Amino acid sequence: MRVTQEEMDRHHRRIVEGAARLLREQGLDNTSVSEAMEAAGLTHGGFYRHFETKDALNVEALEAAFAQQLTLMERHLHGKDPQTALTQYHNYYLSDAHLGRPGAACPVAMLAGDVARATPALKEQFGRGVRQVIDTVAAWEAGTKKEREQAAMREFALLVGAAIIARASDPETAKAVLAACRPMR
Amino acid sequence: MRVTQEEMDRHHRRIVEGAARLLREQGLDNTSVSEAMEAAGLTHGGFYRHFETKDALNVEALEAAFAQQLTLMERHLHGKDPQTALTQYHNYYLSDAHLGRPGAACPVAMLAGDVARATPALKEQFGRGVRQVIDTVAAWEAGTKKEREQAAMREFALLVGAAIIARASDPETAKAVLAACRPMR
DNA sequence: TGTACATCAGTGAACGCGCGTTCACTGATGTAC
DNA sequence: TGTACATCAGTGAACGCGCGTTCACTGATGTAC
Repeated sequence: MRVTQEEMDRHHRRIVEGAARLLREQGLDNTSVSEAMEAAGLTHGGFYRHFETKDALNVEALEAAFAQQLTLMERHLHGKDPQTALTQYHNYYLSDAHLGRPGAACPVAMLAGDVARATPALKEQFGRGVRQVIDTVAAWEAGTKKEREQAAMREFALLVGAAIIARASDPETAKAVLAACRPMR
Repeated sequence: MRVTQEEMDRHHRRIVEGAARLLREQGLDNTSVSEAMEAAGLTHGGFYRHFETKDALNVEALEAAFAQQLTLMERHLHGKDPQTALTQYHNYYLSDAHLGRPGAACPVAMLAGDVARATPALKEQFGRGVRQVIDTVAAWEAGTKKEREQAAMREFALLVGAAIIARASDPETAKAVLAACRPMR
């Protein structure tokens, strides 16, 4: 039966937040509309009162995942000198505390492979998220604006590459790659 | 009707080589048994005379993709001084000539995201492939064996991260990330 | 070397299953008076 | 503020579809004599 506008908004947010977790845990193709609705305590039939297509949910969920990640990053980096902040973030990114909880982890490491074969709309949302992450990291780098941005992209690409290779490999190889990519000294 | 052992072996190789291309182009979940058989000029029904499960094909196809990539790498690096060889490989990896032809590209960049959620058997094959690639790159790095290996892992992780982020982003963001990750000077 | 027969690679129909999406229905919400 | 009614969020059955896998069948291959 019909619910209040307020409750509908709450449902919408719960679907999106649940999907933001499920997508990172299971990937785009292995997360069904039914699962996303169940995670919000609803049934699949009502899905299309909230989203035009499954892809529209994917876009909103990806946006939510990036927002979550940016909040987390700012909490991690807050109030530290640049060198320490970057080193700690680098170590955190490659840690089991981060990579062992895919549902709350960086959407770039968890979903880049899936998004590469997804719709333009989703790629645009992904690009927006990446640029926000880069900007946040760049704020802690040294040099001109362009130098900081490029340094951030290089550092972030290293982290993402190491994380994705590790997640796709057997445990032994994963461990070696993560160790090699941690900051020196 | 039954075919000669020789022809069956030829069919097997054609299925695996076709799958090695299709998997990189379309991903693990978006490539069906029927498609793989069609690409080899056969029909889906005979699949289980060649492979116990779809996953068994994935493992063989991934192995083939890595073998292909290693051959390509050695051709690229052959007969150059270490510094030039690495710089050229680095540039090639992030070029459109490489990333614009997914079916023949590096399986790490094309499939890592998918393999992260696949079976242990596939992850082991992936890990084996990664170690082979790392060993090949390491041969051109400087320092002790361990230093060379770690440098290779860091460089390769950067390449893979940049390639995957670019492929998942809108064209503008992709271009910026690839440019930032190319070797300096 | 020739013959009889068992083997089995490949075919195409069929299986159960889960997917994204649609739909008739329910009944509380929101609105017009 | 109270009443009558239109709206529409949510439900659960149903849709067509493609998937991985199975199976009865065909007929050339490989083997035993």
